[in-house]
Amino acid sequence: MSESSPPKDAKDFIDRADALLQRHRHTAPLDKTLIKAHQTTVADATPAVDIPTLTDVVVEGEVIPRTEPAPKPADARPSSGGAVMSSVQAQNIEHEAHLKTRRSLNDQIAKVVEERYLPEIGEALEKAISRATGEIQSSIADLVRISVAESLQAQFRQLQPPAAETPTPSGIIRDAAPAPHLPEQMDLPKSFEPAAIESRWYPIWEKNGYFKAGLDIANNKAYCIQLPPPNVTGVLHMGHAFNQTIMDGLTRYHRMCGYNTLWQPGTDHAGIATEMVVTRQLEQLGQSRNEISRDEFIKKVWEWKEHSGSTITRQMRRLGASCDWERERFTMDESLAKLVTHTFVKLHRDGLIYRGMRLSNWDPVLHTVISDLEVQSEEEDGKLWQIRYPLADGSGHLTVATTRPETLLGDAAVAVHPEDERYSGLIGRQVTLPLTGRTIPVIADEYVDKSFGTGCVKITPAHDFNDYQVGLRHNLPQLNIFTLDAALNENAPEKYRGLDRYVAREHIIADLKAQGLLESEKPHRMVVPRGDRTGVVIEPMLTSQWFVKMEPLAQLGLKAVQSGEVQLFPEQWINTYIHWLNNIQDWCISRQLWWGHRVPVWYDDAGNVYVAHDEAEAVRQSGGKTLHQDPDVLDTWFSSQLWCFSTLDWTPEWPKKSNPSLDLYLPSSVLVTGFDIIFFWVARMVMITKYMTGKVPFRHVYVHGLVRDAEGQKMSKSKGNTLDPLDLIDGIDLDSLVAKRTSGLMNPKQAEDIAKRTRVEFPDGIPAYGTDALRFTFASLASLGRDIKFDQKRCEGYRNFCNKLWNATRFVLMNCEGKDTGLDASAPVQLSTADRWLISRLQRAEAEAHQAYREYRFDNLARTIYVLVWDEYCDWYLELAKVQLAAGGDEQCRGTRRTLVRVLDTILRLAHPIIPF
RNA sequence: GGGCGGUUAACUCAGCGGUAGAGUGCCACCUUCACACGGUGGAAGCCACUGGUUCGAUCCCAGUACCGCCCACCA
Repeated sequence: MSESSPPKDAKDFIDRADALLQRHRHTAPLDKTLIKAHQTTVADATPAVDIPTLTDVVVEGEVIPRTEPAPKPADARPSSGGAVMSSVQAQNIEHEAHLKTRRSLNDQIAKVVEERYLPEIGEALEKAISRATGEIQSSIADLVRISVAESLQAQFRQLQPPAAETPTPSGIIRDAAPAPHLPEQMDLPKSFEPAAIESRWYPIWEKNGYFKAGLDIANNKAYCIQLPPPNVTGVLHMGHAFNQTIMDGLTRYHRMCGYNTLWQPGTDHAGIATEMVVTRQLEQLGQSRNEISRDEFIKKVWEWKEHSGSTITRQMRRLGASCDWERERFTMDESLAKLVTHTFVKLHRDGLIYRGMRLSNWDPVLHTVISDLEVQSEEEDGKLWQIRYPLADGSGHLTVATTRPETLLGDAAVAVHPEDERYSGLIGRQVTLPLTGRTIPVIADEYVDKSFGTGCVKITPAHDFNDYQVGLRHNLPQLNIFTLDAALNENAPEKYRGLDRYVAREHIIADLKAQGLLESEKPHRMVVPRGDRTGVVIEPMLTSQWFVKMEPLAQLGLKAVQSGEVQLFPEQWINTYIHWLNNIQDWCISRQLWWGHRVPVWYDDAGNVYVAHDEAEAVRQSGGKTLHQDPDVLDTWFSSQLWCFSTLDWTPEWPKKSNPSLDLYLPSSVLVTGFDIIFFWVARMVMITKYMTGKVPFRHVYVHGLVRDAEGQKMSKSKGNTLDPLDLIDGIDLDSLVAKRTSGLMNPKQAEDIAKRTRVEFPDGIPAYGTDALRFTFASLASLGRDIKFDQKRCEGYRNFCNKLWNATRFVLMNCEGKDTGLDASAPVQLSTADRWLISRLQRAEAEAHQAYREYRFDNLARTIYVLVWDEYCDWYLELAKVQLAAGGDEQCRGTRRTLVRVLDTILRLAHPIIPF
């Protein structure tokens, strides 16, 4: 028993536990992640031939309690038509069939159990079987715990021919009392202490290259996940932690199953966000961005990137993310940038990129246009003003309604509905535009709603998207009245020039009132467009921008999904996706920023345009003229849409020139992402990857929900309800948490409120739950198609679970370390019914686990593991094992120990993808 | 205005055409025996509402209500 001396510390404990487990592994070396053998956990854990199991004797299929949901053939989609049965009917039939099968299998099991084992074992263990079949929940555990001596003794006496592994009554009494196999005392930590373990393992994993991409071409099983690249200067938030738990689970699972596996990490340069951060930094240093040159600014950004760029990847390591860090990419890497240029040039040559003067969403703070997707429309309280426009001939007036009176300075017409009798006589006449003295026509257009307001609409083609369309139809002038700061420009009457749009509004209303032209002012609910980064009200402005013509690309995107080449989980997202693509607008890709990929376009002095891969090429095209490059950069998403192949070193020469990672990992297996970027990123990746490479970027898209706080609120800094995943792992005291939440707020007034609420919600701060507990929590909450309300209590429950598992391991270690665990083939081994029962449960759990991975049901996976470990292994089997070890003969003890160790080993492997440490 | 999702125990959520489940919380008891981050036992639900299909509906269908999200040009 010398080896059973108390471990000195956690490390010692782990070492010894691993050593024990290792002896039971045929192929795999010590470390849990290095399981490249083709045997999956199933193969490995399935007891070798000499251990029959309950399930073996029934039917092989039993281990899968629910038949597989019949992989849907691609052509079984709604579009195929002509199906004899609806899928619902089919499912019903299938389901009924499987209930029947299941019932009959259960019956069979019960029968076999009864016939084969019951008579041999006796009443004491009969109860175990009863429990196994779910009939009796409680009594046996009592028996084991309370009446080890007397009750069992009495029952065993009734045994007719004691089964071989059944101890003699005397044995039980003699041995049970002193519990001889248990060391008197163990000093090792009684509770699970995650920090030490985590800090020990991760560096070892990484150093030993366990996360490296598998590039074994001979192995045709390949599994690849592309990490949605986080903002390079970002910090890890709960959404990342959740998202990455899923991806890491999938990656580790497939790695263990013997796949060539790659989890491709990287970061995104995040044009607008990063530029804002650096600009703010400069301001704090008292510098204005305008004071330094573009080159200097970009240098600053790179410095900032070097400085803080690895924060998020460091944090990811704390989560246990098993990415191939050697392959880390950045969207501004040279090779990726080259591909961006190439893509632009190709799109341009194919006529899919054009430059156009259009009304675009202008952010007056950032001084750039943004795409439709970056505009958030919020309903807000505004006002509706009714303003009189006098007829030019003085014969009366028209009254128009508007929410933006300042734009009247840019009006080009007043529109009425063509069939509106009230105004039919006025169409074609002129009105005087107040405050300007200009006269504008009254026009008729279907766009006008007769029943809204007065039925008359002022038309401002240069500052309203609808009016812009009306203006085009009626060939109206487009008068831009704003500067890039959204102040009035020289097209406005002199007294308003230079005023901010809202200041101007006040003046204009006052002036109208003074002239008796303001008829009314009413409160009005209206939709206001705001930039999602700055929150500032977007001004539609006429600017010259680069656009991607989306319609042909959308067809590619539609086809990829409708054909089933790309599948969405859950499927409901297909509709959203299709609807969006069917109504897609051209994509404005140029941005008036400094940080990003420069538009690969050059101009000569005559304004001729040269689109080329580099300046030299452009100069050649121009015949040697002096050129200057377009100052704009490309939308960040233009480069990230290439992610699935740009990270694999794709080149335009492909497929002639290729490499193993491209061959294996394009398309990748699954994209794991929140629904919020389906349009920004997912759809665009499908389109562009198909366009550029002919392949889809990924086969599956697992769409998960957002992580919300305990009240279901979106987590945001300004609400002060954010949680840092690392604080859940390491714990944090209340004061630090409050400080963290209240620092750097946009609006310092909120600080007090946030502090107060934080103190109520976390009176004792946050305890250290550990990575495993956090990950297990995420997994258990990951049901499809729902947002997640993060509940700390739940995390606590899973921390307890980790503790339970830890202690079960202690128990096994205490009882098996240094003992004969049945490895020696020459020594006889006896397995009791309890052993066999446990093994059957284990196999069932394995099957359920595989099923869960196939369906992306991490919640089910977590539950399966939880039940197996806590209810079955700990509550039940360990209690029984105590009896068996105490009372059994050598052979039985060997069998028990072997089962203990083997099952523990498999449990750890099963659980490893979600709780890796 | 269109579309989608949700409504199950006090809370957070699974589930399923046939006895309603888990975690947390709550109540009682239990410190020798891996684990008090534990054990045993217990209370707790008109499965939102109304109809329909069915032998049977929490589940399928239709509608209603409330909540949430996405899309959309009503000035």
